[in-house]
This record gives sequence, structure tokens and C-alpha cells, in this order.
Amino acid sequence: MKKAKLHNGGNIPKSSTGSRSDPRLSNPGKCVGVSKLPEISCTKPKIPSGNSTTASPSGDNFFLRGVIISIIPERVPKARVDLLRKRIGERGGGIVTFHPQGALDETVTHYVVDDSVDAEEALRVFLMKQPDLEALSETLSNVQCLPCKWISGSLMSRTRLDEGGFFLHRQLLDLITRKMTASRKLDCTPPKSAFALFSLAVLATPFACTPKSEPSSMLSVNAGTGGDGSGIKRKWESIAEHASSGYEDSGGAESSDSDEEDSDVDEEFLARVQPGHMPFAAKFVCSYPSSSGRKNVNGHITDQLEKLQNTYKSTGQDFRAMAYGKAIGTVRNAPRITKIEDIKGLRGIGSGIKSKIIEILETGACEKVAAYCMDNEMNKAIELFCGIHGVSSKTALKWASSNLRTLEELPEKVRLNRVQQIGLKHYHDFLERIPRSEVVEIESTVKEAALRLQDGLELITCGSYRRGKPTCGDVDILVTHPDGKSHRNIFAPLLDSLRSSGFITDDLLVADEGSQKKFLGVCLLPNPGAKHRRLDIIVVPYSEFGCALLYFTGSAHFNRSMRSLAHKANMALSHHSLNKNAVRVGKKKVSDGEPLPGMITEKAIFDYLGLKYLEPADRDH
DNA sequence: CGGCAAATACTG
DNA sequence: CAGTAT
DNA sequence: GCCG
Repeated sequence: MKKAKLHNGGNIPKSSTGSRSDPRLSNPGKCVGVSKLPEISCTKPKIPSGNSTTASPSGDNFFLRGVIISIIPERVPKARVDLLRKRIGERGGGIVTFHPQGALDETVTHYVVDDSVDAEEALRVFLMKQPDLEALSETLSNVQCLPCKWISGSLMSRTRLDEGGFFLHRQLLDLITRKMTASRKLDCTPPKSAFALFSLAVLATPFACTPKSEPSSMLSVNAGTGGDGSGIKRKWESIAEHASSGYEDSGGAESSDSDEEDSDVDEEFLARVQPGHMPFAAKFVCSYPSSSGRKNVNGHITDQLEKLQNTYKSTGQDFRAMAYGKAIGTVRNAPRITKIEDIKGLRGIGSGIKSKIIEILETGACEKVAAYCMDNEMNKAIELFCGIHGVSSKTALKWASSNLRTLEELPEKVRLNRVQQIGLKHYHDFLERIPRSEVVEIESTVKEAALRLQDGLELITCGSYRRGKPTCGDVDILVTHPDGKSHRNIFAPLLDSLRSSGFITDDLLVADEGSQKKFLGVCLLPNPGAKHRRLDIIVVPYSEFGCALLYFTGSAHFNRSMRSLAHKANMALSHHSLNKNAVRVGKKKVSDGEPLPGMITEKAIFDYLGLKYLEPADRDH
């Protein structure tokens, strides 16, 4: 995997002019107007509350404010119901009596059932009030159906526990969805809720109408309010177990008043959280397979959006570019889009991109693309420069701002650092995709050299190659040794060997992070007409192999999602380890937590995070 | 309106 | 330190 | 730009 630069985000300084003229074709991403290159030689919170709740800041005694609860009395001892009602009221929550018959009360935000009630049973109860599955689905997607321990846990911890941490609601929605699709014949009519969408994508046959959701956050963790012990565990469970409904997280609320009377709650939670599977994690792409291989029937749309994405990326508007990336993924995997209704409900497409798609549908193109990406001298130059390894938005903008427009004039007019010189030297080659067959050759070359140095080394080529893509942007080779130590002294010798054979032609970076050693450089196969290829070699200790493999296999988007998931469970995933109990206040981490032992396979990591294991090819989001 | 991944190393 | 890259 |  690779190519995922997202440095600091957002807005750019806003370059000056946007002089236009010359409507010539420029081809972002592809080599442009360059023919001869100069010779160069180089060596070496706000808690968004779900529903109507007002987020409870630390120490809010009325953390149930805005919540209207209806307890379904079946199986819940009468005495308990009474007690709960009382306590709910004390914490600001509303209570509505549940009547088995009659319509559902629209004011209710949370239904609570006995802990022993499963989705099937809950559904039976709801069906008595609303026999129409579709209508029921609609209604339930706007409320929560939770086990009793949600409310008792909330009361005990004096915080409104994250609803996403409980399976029941999701299972219920999922069950309804299945019943609907079963009865309805599997057409492509998108169901209403996000869960339903997700369910369809996964459960229905291979992607009849895959809705593709994306990572992004749910449970936005409150910034500023510190989390404490119980908060951490709670969050962890929330995530690990479940799937989240996009409701908010109570974000390390407690604090002010003497909390921590919790052992009870936490224990109960922890007991059942253990690594299991999380079959319904609607919002995290890392929780379901990418729909690889299906062909894009909306190319005319994604082409335009990609142009905008590229321009935004090279002009430093990274988050905007990322948003486009999500939308593109959604559109690419959607059935053919021919009318406005077709994009209804697709995730990642808001008013901005939606209007552009409509424009494309109506006129065949997007005016903004022509004006902003194609006819904009400045932006064209910026994109051209960003194609150089070692140059990104800041530098490109700087150069373009001083009226530079071609690669040829760079060496004489600006000062290129070593890496940029290499990047420029191989400008064309680096923009070229690498066929798998060639990746195999490169891999063998490295493997051969490595095994000559040390028996038993394991080399795995990661990145898009491992994900099964037909072509790759570069070659990422991970090296380790099962004995846990023989990987140590091979890094430098391996590079020396590959250099002396003429295979490695340039070093972009040789880093020694301690446990892991990393080489980023350039290689060249001894074949006539061969191109220079970007090659990364990373040597890692066996103990970090799982995390490294996972990381270097990507995709970038998939990794983001998975880290985000870990993050919200108060864990931290890096290419070194999966840490537990990582604490952070707002955005900055206060503690890295402790690395979990045993994460030596990708499977172990998926398991621990409660995710279903995905083959590399299924991580291509 | 804030978040959108995290960690580390080189370059100059 | 800012910028770039993985 | 999108989402919550």
C-alpha cells in the first residue's frame, strides 16, 4: 500500500493567481509536458449527542437528559422496573410506559429490554406493535433498543454509556433487514438505515447493490474531557463488541463527582467483551471486505471527481481530497448512476459532491474540473511538481508561485534536495505502474540476496501486490525471521549486496527506528528496457511481524479505518504494535498504553479488535 | 464546528 | 522546525 | 467535503 499522503490537513494558504489561458491538455497524475529531463546525479467536545441527548460534560448528574426510555417489562422483574424508572428520572431521563399493543410511541428514544432478550425475541415484541417490517425498520433506526445493563451500567457509572457498545440494536436491525430482503426478493432497493445498507452489502449475494460505507468516525470522542479508567474500558467494549450506530460516545465523561464505584460494571463488561467478532460494524471499512474486482460502471463520474481530488490534494486540501476519495469509492462501487435518485443514500456524498454528480449527469462534465483543474496554470504546475517524489503541496505551491511551470527549469531555478533530485531523475518511471509479474521478479531478486545472507528469513511483499492488484505503485517487501533474532544483522548487508549487484540504484531514505529498519529507494531489474522502480524494504522483529504486515499491506484507507477503530476503543495500532489502554486527552495521547503481546499474526489483531479476519484482497477499500 | 490515523526519520 | 514520506 |  502506499500513496496516502495526508499531512496536515485542510486548508491551504490559498495561492494567489489563477491565471488562465492555454487550455492545453494536462494530464494530472500522468507525466505532463516533460520530455527531456536534466541530468542529475546523486548518490547516496463536543460530544455530538446522538438523538436528543445533551451531551453530558464531566460530572453531569443529569446525563440522561433528553433521553426518553421505555422499558419493555417482559422478563424484567417488576421491582427492578420500578427502581430503574426512579433512577432514570433522577438522572434527567424521561420514562414512558410500554404497552404491548398500540402503536409505538414516537417520543421514545431508547427501548430497554431484559438482558436475556435476544434480537429474535425483541423483534417479536415490536412486531406486535408494528407488523410492517419496513415501517418498523424505519422507526427502530431512529431509536435504540438496548439491554437492561445499558441503563444499569449508565446509572452506576453516572454516564450515559455509549449505545454502540451493545449488540442488540444492531442485531435487531440486521434481523429485520434479512427478513425484508428474504420476503422482498432481493432487489436493489436500498433499505433505509445505514445498518440495513451494510447488512445488505454483506449478507446479500456478492454485492448486488453494494452501498459501501466508509470509515469516518462515529462516536466522536470528546476532546478535552479526560478519560479515566472506566471510560476506557467502557469504550473498548463498545467498539470491540459492536458496531456502532453512529451514536455518540459518552466520551470519558465522569470525573467530577466521585465516580469509580464501578468495579461491578466494568467487570461485567470486560467479561463479555473478549475478542470475538464484530459482524456488524457498519461504519468501519475495516470490518467488511472491499468489493474487489467489480468493475466501475460510473467511470464518467469518478474520472471527474478524481481530477478534483488530485487538484485538492496537490494544493494541500487534504481532508477535502480525502472526502472526495470516499465519495469516489462509493460511486465506483455503486450500480450505474443515471439519475439523482440513484445517489440517494450513498455515504460520503453530501451536497457539494452531489451537485457535481448531478451536473455530470446532466451535462456530461463538471465545469469546476475544467476551470479549476485543467485550465488553471497554477494548479497544473502544482500537480506536475507534486509528481516528484519529495515534493508535496507546500513546495509545489512555492515553486508555482514563483512562476515555475516545467520540470526542466527546476534544477536551475530552485534548490532541489537530494531526494527531490532522485525523484526528478525518475519522474516518468515513478509515475508508471508496475505489473505484478515484475513485482515478482523484484521480490525474487531481494529474496535471493536475503536468503544468501541468512537462512530461514521470511520475506513477504506487501502493499497493493499482496492485495492482489494487477499493477502496483511500488514494491514493499517485509523481512523478518521466525527465530526472533536472526533478522537483526541482515539489513545493511542485504542492501550492500543489492547495491553491489546494481539492483538498487538510489537510496531515498535509510531509517533505523530501532526495532525496525527501513529502506526506501530505487531498484532496476537487469532487463532491457526496464524501468526504475520504487522499492521499500522493511526489516522487522518477528514480534512485530503481524502489525507490520497489516500496516504495509494497507490499503491506506483500510489502515485509517482500523486505527480509528482501535483508537475509539482506547487502543493504539501502529506498525509496531497494538497497544492497550492508550490514553488520550482530546487529540494528543497522554499515554501510549502497553503493547499487547501475541500480536504476531494479522489474525490475532483482527481478533483482538473484534473484527472478522479479512484477506488482503478484501482490504482494498 | 471539530474530526478526518499514527509514528518516526530524513532534509535543509 | 516545517515539510515530506511511509 | 462529509459526518455527527
